[in-house]
Amino acid sequence: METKTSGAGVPSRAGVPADYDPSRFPPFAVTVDVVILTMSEGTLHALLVRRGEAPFQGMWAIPGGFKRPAETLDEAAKRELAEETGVDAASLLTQFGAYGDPERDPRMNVVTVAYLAVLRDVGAIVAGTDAADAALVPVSDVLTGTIDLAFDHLRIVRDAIQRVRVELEVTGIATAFVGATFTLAELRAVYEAVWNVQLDAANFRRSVVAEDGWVIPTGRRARPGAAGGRPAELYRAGRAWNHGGPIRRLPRNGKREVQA
Amino acid sequence: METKTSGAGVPSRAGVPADYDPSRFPPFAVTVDVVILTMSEGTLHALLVRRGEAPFQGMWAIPGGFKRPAETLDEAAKRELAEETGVDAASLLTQFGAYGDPERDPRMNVVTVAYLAVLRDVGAIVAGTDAADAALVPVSDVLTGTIDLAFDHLRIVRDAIQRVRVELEVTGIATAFVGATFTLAELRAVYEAVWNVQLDAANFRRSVVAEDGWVIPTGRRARPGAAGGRPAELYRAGRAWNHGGPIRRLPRNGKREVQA
DNA sequence: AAAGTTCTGGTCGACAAGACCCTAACCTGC
DNA sequence: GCAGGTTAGGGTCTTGTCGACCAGAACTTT
Repeated sequence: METKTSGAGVPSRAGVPADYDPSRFPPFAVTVDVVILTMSEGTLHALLVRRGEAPFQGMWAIPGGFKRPAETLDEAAKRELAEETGVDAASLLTQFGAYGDPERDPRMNVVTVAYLAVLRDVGAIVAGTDAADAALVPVSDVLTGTIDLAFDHLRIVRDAIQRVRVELEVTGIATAFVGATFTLAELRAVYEAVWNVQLDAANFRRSVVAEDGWVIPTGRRARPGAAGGRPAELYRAGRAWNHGGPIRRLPRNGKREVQA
Repeated sequence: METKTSGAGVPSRAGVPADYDPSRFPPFAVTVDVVILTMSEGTLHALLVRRGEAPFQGMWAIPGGFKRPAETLDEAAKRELAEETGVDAASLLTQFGAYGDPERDPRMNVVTVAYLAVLRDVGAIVAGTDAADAALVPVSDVLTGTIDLAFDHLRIVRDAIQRVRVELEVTGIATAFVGATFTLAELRAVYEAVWNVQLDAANFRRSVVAEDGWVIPTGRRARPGAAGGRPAELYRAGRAWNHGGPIRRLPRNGKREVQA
């Protein structure tokens, strides 16, 4: 709520402090940070930028910037993503947290809203920009502390990983990691890398193709890798990738639902 | 991130706008709103307050207020909850979203961070305060539009409901709805009301008591209701209520996990 | 041609979840 | 005190899902 119920300066209830006067609100800076995740070399990577100014000069950080007064938070995140990568992919942007500890920025009071973006390999994009101040780093290096980040960005990245693991289960975000067409092995690698699990290839195939609207065979086949092997079928994402995955809370038939 | 990599006023990359100067950031008001949910008369209710001032004077709204510069967002939410209900229950406070559309408050640019709080029946607390400006209303009345809310609070409540449904599955938030001791029928009613489903009493019992650390029998029995019936055992919440419920993503044995 | 690698389909068993039954323990009303 | 109603608690059976494992297909390199 924006103002409490009583007049300004008057305690609204017994024992509680007086309201703030809405015309004299405490000002904050509001920023939007975007954790950009992608698969690279079979593991999960994040796009980080190197800070050119104090504080935390020279350290790695999540890309982000100030929210502008005329835009929504989602628009600000979309703009920041486009500025960093050139990718216009609003559908893959998910807000997952707000951070406002008083001492998180030593200069001033900053509240930041964090977004998660999942892209297919952005290696070429990153290489195209100034390679000195943007790089893909394995998230494991961030989580273990091998690379340490500016501000409270470690906490934000941790929360982002947590979120993408949940998203992977309840939405079809997995296809965002792979290209327009993909093999089931590629898709399975996404689940295995994000969840850090080992999945049986045959069972995975069955689960995915059984759920209809998820993957659509293209009829074409992928070229086998250097090691040879039978060529895999190429699939593309279906239309049901945002309606919940093969692993769901409710039973398949939905018989437990009573109304709406 | 708080500042981009390049110097102020200098485009950081080809084709992207110049950075904002961090010393001339656009100021925002930051508020914290708390959606307080509770079970009342077998259905899900929310605590709303009636606005005493313009804009939206006289309409229902979520309780909330300005974040203070020296407190964290979590502390601000905890303070707002205490001011409204007198309850000190930080463990049940969950942040679930930030809202910053430019036109969401007609007076000024306000970014609000929304929290979800789950309490056992607060009817007595609400009655103790000025009943004219705070009330428990069924969430169904809010969602159907029977009661309409100030600002974008309808959207916030909708998101809160969405969130509590997920929380109910992955955490032990269900016990927050009931008292310190409870019958399994009471607990089951929480799931049924929040998820809007019908659960078999026998199967529910088995699932809950099989998972250890969830409910602990007290040995005592509840008094049957007015209609009679066999008296139910009283349970209290175990210690595992925040480690994931009987319904989980990973199989019980956790055999699929490979490392950590 | 042989061996290796990967994909794809099949089968089997373990286990969880739901449907449905019956009994136990209390109430109210007569 | 007894009959009938109501709710709790326990048992069983069926069904479906998921993982483990095996075998064949299709391609590679040597």
